[in-house]
Amino acid sequence: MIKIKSWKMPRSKQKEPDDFFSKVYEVTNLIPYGRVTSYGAIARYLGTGRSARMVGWALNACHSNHDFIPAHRVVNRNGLLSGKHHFGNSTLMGQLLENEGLIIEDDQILNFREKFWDPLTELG
DNA sequence: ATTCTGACAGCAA
DNA sequence: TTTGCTGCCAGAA
Repeated sequence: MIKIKSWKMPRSKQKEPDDFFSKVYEVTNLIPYGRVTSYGAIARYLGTGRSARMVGWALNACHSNHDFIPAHRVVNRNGLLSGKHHFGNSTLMGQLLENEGLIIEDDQILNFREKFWDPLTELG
C-alpha cells in the first residue's frame, strides 16, 4: 500500500487526510505515461475491490485538486473510454491518450491488454 | 431520514 | 457473444 500525502480533497467535510479519494489520486498518478488501468484495478489495489464505482466518483471530483491527475488513463475493464463525457469536450480524453501513443477506435483502446497497467502486479 | 444516481464489475441466462 | 440484473457506497436532492 502506498503512502498518502494530504493534498486538498474535494470533499468539504473530509475527516481523514488519507481517505479513499486521496488514495485513488495517488495510484492514478503512478500510472505510467502511455499506459492505462481500470477503475476496478484501482479499487482492488486499494483493498476495496467492490467499490470500483467510487473510483469513478473520486476521479469525477479530481478537478478540484490543484495537482494534475492523469484521469484519462483510467478506463473501464474493457478498455472503453467510459469517462469521456467528464472531460468537458467529449473528445479530449481520447486525444490525451492518443497523444501518449495509444490508438483509440470507437472509444475503445486498441491492444488494451498490452497497454494495461495493473497496480496490483506492478506495485506489489 | 429516504431515495436516486452513477467515469464499475461479476455473473447468470 | 451479448444482455440484464445485482452488489457496491458516497453524494445529491
